[in-house]
Amino acid sequence: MNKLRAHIEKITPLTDEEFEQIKPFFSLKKVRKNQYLIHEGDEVKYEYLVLSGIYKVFYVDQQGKEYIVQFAQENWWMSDYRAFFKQTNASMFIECLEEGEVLYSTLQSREKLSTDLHKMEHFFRVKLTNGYLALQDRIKLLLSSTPQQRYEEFSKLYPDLLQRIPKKYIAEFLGVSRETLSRLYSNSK
Amino acid sequence: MNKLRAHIEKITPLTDEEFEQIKPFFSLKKVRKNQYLIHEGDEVKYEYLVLSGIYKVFYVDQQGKEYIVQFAQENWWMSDYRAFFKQTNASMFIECLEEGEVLYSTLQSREKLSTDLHKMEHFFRVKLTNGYLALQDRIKLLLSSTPQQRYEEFSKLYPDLLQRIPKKYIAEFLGVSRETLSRLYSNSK
DNA sequence: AAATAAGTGTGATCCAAATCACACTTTATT
DNA sequence: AATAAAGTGTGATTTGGATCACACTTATTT
Repeated sequence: MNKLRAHIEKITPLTDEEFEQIKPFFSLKKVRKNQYLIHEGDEVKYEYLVLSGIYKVFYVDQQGKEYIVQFAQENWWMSDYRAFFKQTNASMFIECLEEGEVLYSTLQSREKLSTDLHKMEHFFRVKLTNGYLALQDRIKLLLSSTPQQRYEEFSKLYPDLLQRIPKKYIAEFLGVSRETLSRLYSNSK
Repeated sequence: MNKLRAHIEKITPLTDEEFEQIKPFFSLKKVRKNQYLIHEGDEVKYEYLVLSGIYKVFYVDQQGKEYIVQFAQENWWMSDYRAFFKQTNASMFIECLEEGEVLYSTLQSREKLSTDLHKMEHFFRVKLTNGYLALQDRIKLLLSSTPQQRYEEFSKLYPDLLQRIPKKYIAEFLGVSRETLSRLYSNSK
């Protein structure tokens, strides 16, 4: 739970009492490779804060093609957020790519923490602000960039992921075919 | 300012005293058609809450092509949010398509209101949550849908905009060429 | 260590949408 | 009301990237 405290305190300092109040709202879970945290169609009870490991948040279209909405690593939050916030069934999957640990928490917890502790409402607001900006940047990239530019941007943002996960997943994240992505780095250097 | 109060109270009720405290952080501005609220390169002092009119938030790539990040109508917030939050220069434009009025407010105001009034921090958190979900839906659409599906989705979400703004802007929002979009509705019905 | 599965590179082909071009229409401007 | 500007539909052409196909490589599994 020390990681949780450090994580929150990157945004707002906490007293010991405050942290004692926050702690019980989170539980720890070990996750093995290939394990699903969320499965399409299921109820989405939790959001997750990644302590370690790598995870992909993705969905599958009618033709069975996969699209990756988000990769998550240490200190990232993840869920099928539409389903989580709107309390509907999942339209996405979360699968573990490298085993690790996560903290999980319910929507009721998030709301209770936000109500009881102004600091936590602040924390979530700041997190959402940053999330919003990241998504907007991604939209701009999807609207106006070539596969080449998308790949370069990805390499800049997540140099470590480039090494650690299969390239085909990167293609699914960038909205480019596996083959096109492969030709990018074989041609260009 | 009544509109502001009603807008906030959709999310959290306010006492008269609270609203008196909030009011001074917002100013009114009338905006004429074709007027710019934000211009690329400029400092971004304000975010805007639309009271009336229609606005487009867009950017221009190296080749001079335009891409629309957001349309804004009554009760929508808009800014070049990366520049606004990170206090950097604008990489986008906001232009008025139909004249109207907006309220504007600074980053300092947003932060002060959030600090002083837990309710306002809550308000902004809820707004950001919804914004986040909307952007994520848009990413999914850009990743996996055909021009046809994008157009249908747009028609469902903004049936009124379809009538009121030039179709070429819709194309710029959907990430599809003007011509392709035009062929969609001339062929399909 | 052998067998199976998952991931990757690369050529050949195809196709949806971009681009180019231009006439027509609607909307601003003077 | 006349002129200019902006927006739109539609054909012809081009093209970037998807798809298909398959060999090779690297991981898992037993």
